[in-house]
Amino acid sequence: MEVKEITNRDVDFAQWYTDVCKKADLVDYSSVKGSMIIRPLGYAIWESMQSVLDKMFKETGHENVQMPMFIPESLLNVEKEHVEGFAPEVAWVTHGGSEKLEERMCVRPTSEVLFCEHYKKIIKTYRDLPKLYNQWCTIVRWEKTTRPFLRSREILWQEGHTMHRTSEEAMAETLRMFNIYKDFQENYLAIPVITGKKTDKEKFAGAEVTYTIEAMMYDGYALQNGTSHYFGNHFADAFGIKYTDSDNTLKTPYQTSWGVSTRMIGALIMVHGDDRGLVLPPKIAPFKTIIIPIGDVSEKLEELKDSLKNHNITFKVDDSNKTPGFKFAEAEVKGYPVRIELGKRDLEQDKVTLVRRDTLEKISVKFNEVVPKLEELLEVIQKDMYEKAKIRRDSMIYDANTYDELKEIASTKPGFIKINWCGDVACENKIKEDTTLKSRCLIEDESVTGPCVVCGKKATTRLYIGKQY
RNA sequence: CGAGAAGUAGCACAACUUGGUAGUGCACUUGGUUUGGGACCAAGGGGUUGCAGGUUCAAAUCCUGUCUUCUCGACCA
Repeated sequence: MEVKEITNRDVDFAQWYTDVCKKADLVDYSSVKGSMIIRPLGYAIWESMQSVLDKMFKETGHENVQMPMFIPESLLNVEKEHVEGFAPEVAWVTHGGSEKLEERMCVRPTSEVLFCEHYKKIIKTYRDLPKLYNQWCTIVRWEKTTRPFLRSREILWQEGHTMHRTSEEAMAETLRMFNIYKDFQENYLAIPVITGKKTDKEKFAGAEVTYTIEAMMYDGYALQNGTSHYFGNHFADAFGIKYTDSDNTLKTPYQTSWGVSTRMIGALIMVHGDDRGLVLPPKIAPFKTIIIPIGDVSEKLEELKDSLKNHNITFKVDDSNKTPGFKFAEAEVKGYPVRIELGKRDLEQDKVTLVRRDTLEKISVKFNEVVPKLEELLEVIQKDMYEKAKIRRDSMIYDANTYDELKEIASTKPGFIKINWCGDVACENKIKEDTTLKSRCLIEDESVTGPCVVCGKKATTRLYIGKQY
């Protein structure tokens, strides 16, 4: 039984994605292109992600702050590479009320310069370091093509900005947050990720090193799902941020920034979703289960609700007067990891039916075994979803040893391709021109032997390439 | 930003070609009967046809502009 009105995933993936976003009530469009309304379920998923990440950030010593939304043009212009990277896609405020502003201001596309301006004021001595700040906020980037969660003009995200005494410490921070993102996506979102450094061409405007978290969607396209940057002292130099070290000399601090956004919701949909809609991994699902009463079962319903509450299992109850079939379909679209069919016919035999969202398997258990079985299922589902995604991802990673092979794979098989690369941006550009594939990240745990697949010169690194959203 | 398609009730669509009182199904509301895979009966409510201008006695319909959505490119930490 197919869910009505959701396009088949294998027929038209793009349309399927849009359908799931709408039918699962995650988002709605507003009257401004690329500014989406995140509806209760979508926002609850974000809150769930937020609460896990925020805890991880705080456990590693970070503090939350809130920076201004506006950046005066002169401030944005302080760091050259940064402004060149972002100027083409910022939104400008030119008027305050009816008065034209003396200096126009952009709506923050990211907050490096705001943090730098502030850090310049508050960092005086090595005792002020490190500064480990994070903010949860929205930013604006005037993208030309927009899609719900994947690319919007107004982006809900988190951005960490830190300052350190030494480059080693800053690099360690860059990697620490990178690993937190990786851990979060694999263990909570059940998304197997591919991680590594960005090439110089693809790194963040102003960064010395950018580490990226790349995930492969069901259709083989890549989604950049988080980045962690090491800035060295590029920004600190540009802003004149200095501190007095313990040897009484002036030194420049080292900086990082790192961020993830609601794009991760898009990844959840495109990695785990199916023809019936959303499939949420238990650890991130705002509600772990939904109870669907069938017939008059109010007494047992209250008992079950109490039991779930006592075990801190979040749940919803669908006690509308829709038919069971309607409720089942609805629960499936919205991705509840397990649904509990609490029906009077089962209850006559002291039974309850549990249904896994990921496999749609129906499991009959005794009433008083619902909670332990549910707890067990939630763990199994979390693990199985990760494994299933990993198997699919691994089956769509290819090696290309020659340029012809690369082009052949690129035109026939969706997914990532591993190649030998000399490190020259010209080769990177040629690949993109010929195949539309872009560098995902460097592969650091594989030894490199042989020539660059593009130019034939000696390869210096292994590289993942793929199509991206 | 370029090429293409579309915008009529919450959703899917009809009426547009050939200008003349905006309709159907689902959804929604109320009452009742129901309930194990998208119920049934009865009675209701909901629209200045995306927005702005133009042509006309008269515009959902013709013309212009604009906004939004979708597809493919370009752009994109």
